[in-house]
Amino acid sequence: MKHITIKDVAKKLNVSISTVSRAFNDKYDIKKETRDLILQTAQELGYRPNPIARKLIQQRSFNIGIVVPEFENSFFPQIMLGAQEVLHNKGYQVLIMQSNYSWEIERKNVETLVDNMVDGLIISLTSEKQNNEYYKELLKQDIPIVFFNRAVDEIPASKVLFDDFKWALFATEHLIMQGYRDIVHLTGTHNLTLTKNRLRGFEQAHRKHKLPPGKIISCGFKMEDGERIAQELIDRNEIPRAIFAANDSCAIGAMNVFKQHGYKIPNDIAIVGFTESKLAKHTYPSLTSVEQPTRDIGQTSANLLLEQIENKGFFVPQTIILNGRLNVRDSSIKIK
Amino acid sequence: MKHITIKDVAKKLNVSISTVSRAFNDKYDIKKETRDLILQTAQELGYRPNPIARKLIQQRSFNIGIVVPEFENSFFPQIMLGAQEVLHNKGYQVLIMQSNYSWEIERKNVETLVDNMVDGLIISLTSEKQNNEYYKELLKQDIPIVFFNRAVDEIPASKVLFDDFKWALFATEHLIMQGYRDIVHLTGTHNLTLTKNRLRGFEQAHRKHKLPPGKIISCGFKMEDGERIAQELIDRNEIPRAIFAANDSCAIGAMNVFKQHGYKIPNDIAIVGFTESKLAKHTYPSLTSVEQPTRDIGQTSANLLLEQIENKGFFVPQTIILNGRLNVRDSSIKIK
DNA sequence: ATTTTTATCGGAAACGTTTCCGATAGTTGT
DNA sequence: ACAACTATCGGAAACGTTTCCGATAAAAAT
Repeated sequence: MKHITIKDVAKKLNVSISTVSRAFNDKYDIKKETRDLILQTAQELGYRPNPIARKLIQQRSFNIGIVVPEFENSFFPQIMLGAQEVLHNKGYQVLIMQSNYSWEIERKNVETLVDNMVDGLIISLTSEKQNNEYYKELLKQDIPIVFFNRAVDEIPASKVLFDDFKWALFATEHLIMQGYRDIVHLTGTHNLTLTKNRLRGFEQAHRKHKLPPGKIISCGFKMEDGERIAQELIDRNEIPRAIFAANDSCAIGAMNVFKQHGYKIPNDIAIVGFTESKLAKHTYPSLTSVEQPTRDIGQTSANLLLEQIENKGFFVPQTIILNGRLNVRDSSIKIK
Repeated sequence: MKHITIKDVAKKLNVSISTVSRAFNDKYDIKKETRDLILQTAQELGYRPNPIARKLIQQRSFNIGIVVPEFENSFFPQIMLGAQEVLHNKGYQVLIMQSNYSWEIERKNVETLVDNMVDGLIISLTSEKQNNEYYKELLKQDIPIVFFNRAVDEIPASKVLFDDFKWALFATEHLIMQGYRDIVHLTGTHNLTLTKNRLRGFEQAHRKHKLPPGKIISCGFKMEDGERIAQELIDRNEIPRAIFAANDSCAIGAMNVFKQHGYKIPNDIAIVGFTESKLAKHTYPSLTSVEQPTRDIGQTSANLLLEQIENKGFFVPQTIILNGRLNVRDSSIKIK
């Protein structure tokens, strides 16, 4: 069973292919009756315009590409849901690829997406260096891109970000106001802007409350990282009174190890996480965490991208910073 | 800055476009030196063959489409990781779309993927009815598809499935052997084969151990479903001794409500879930659950699809059923 | 009644490739 | 030395559309 092409329906009705094409696209230049006739017989024959051919000549696809590092943690999935919502409404389809935290794969992802002539890209960077030149090149070629979550100043594109500094400050302040001192910060992956900002927030909170600087331990974003650090702290008998972790996975990893060793949360050690994960509500005790407006991030990114697509050429990059929320739970309740 | 096409590099070297094309594709019919020269100058010019045009004529894309209902629960993401692994190795790129549990969106997803000329599709059905005719049509057009997780007999395609019956039986048996009686089954979404199979397993376990049939409550797959049912049971004061839920979300929802009302897990109520979610390890108490071999499902699906692509035309659909594991945790430990 | 406009359509080029067919020149065999 | 082959390349059709340009006939204007 071969593909049914525009020629088949043209032949069937003894009209030219231009006319059939017009039936599908033009608003004028075609009689209403012939249009209806064509549309109807096309339907009967099961004809669908081949978008590959269409792309080739129109140079646009009504497809949007999204590239994220992973989607195991419901953070990115929720963002994608938000983006998909507004994109679908505008008639765009969403193609998703995951880079697996590898910048090489990310590069390949973006390349295939571009090769498939997506009209725009929404990207969360895996590396803050490796592909920068490539992205600059893409932007020069006038391909609309908006970055979210992770971005670099160096790349002149639209971004939607989270105020990591502010919310890290709030989170730390929360611990301080609950009466905790001797707070340790477990940082995220090294060299990431977002890591640095959370760290800055942590430090600022101490300064603001005239406390001596808190201890900083380089950790990482994975659960194993948190487990490892907790174990080290126990081994060295350097148990802090409270922990502010750069994300939830790391916080939960640490919490588990501490619990296994008989420490009570929060009575012995209070813990606050970051980037509300699905787990936070269900751990024991439940984990206090900063929640990012995931759906909003997705929607805002999508809207920014659409704007950019429509005003191609003379669009000035914007950076939008969104607000979050601190979900206070059992892991950091007040000291008695 | 315009796209650089094959013509540009042909002109630059005073060769024909056929020769350039051959440089990129043929193994013979071209002198080694010219090939190297062409490849090199192509590189310098920044030329990349336009896959859209290539698709148009070759009718293949080296892209594979995956359609899943969602990816918030790490079940599908892990499967996709597995699939991506083997597909990347074979030079395929993976395009992902989410149907959001809507068969209309699923339909649109598949259509755009097909329109984009993916070489094959990996799909987890959202509805067991609505799109059946459409899928049959696609198969008639010789488009390779493999279904996983959810599938229907009616569609003659390859499938990789889980033995829901067997593992529901094991899970129930586990509760029985731990000494629990008066076990209630919270079923999944109505009418799904997978729901029926888990139910059958639950019943079979009772028969096998010569117990009176267990109580069955129609529930659903979401956390709210579990919460609702638990609340109802409490209101009616019909507290069971143990629960086998059709999935983890539902199990956790119920567990939370019971806990809030002062019931102890497992001392008052034991609980077993299904389809190991990331949460299971971290709830309090940790949740016993049947783990599906997610990565394996992805890999197997991909391999099946590749086989099918290579033997297009004379390929007989296979159904592969994979094995799981029962992760015993605190929520179902032995009665004292 | 003749000219001008309008509505509707067909022809053909274009998008960027691949691939079949044939041309040319050099190489081998007899 | 002549036929037959081989290696290497160019020309052109094809993939399935869109779109520009022009053609035709009917409608409107003069």
